[in-house]
Amino acid sequence: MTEAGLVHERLADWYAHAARDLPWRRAECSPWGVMVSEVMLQQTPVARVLPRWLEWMDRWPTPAATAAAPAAEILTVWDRLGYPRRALRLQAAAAAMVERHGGEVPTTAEELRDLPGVGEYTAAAVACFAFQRPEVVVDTNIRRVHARVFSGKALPGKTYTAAQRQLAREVMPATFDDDGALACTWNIAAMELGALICTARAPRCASCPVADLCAWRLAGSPPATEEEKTRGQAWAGTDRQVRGAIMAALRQGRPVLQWRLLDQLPLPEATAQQRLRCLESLVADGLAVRGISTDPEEPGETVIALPGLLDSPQDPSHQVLPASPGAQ
DNA sequence: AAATCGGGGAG
DNA sequence: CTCCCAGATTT
Repeated sequence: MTEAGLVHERLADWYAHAARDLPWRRAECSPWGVMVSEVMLQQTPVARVLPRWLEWMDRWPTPAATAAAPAAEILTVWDRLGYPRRALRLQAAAAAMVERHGGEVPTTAEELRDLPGVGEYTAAAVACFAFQRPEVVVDTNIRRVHARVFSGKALPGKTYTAAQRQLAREVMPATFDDDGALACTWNIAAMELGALICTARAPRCASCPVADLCAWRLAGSPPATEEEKTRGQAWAGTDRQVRGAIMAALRQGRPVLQWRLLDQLPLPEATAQQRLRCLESLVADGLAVRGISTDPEEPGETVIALPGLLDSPQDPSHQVLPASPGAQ
């Protein structure tokens, strides 16, 4: 296997001049800013996160501010980043920080891991990038870089295996407990290499600082096996597409009559059964709320809205429907 | 280990 | 058109 020491030096030098200037990487960025960026970046490219992160941090620059925001606004600012449950979990994580951590982002991976929406990757990333702790950070980019540089494979495969986790530990630079700088540089540099050079589709090996050390190149750049390829998730016709269309309609901001909402989805192929099933799942997830219209024009009609929009002083025309699972 | 959960830009 | 992106949670 390729020795890690020289790779550390090469990547650190490369990162020093090639790194993108992202706002959540700046020294003045708060731990909360790092936390917000990591959650937004889960399965979502940097280019699409940037504008949403800037608006979020402008409106809710602290966990306390985020925890106090109406859920409807949280989901509206999240916009079309995808997987909107992430937005609610980020708010729930903010609330947990207010309750259990004095309104501060916890500093250890163990504490971070206990927050809603924070898994192995995000806990390690926040601990490392916000608090300079020498955690082993492994995302999809780093898995791919490790697979190529150290294991000589084209792609790492779909699942994060125990062997890959062990490899990630082994190739970490030696660090002292009181100084995670080396580890942080290694993590962020490997991630950046995967994002800019060692890409999944068409790697730019001509510009790679470790091309001459890469086990995959030295093996002749063999193509990915069928096992290694990640088959893309289907999209057209899925519940995810229908749920997305419902959320897009609700993001317009006003409560909508349920029959009209489901009837006017721009998805001709979706059956009435699927539309209703998806709406139920969104309500179950807390992403939508059902209520009863008190509007004289259509009294008693079922209405749907983003959470927190019903029964407000600004809009007395609708009431929240008391929990009744069978309601339609 | 496998399914589910968004959305859009790049190839 | 297909692929893939700083994953987490549930089954």
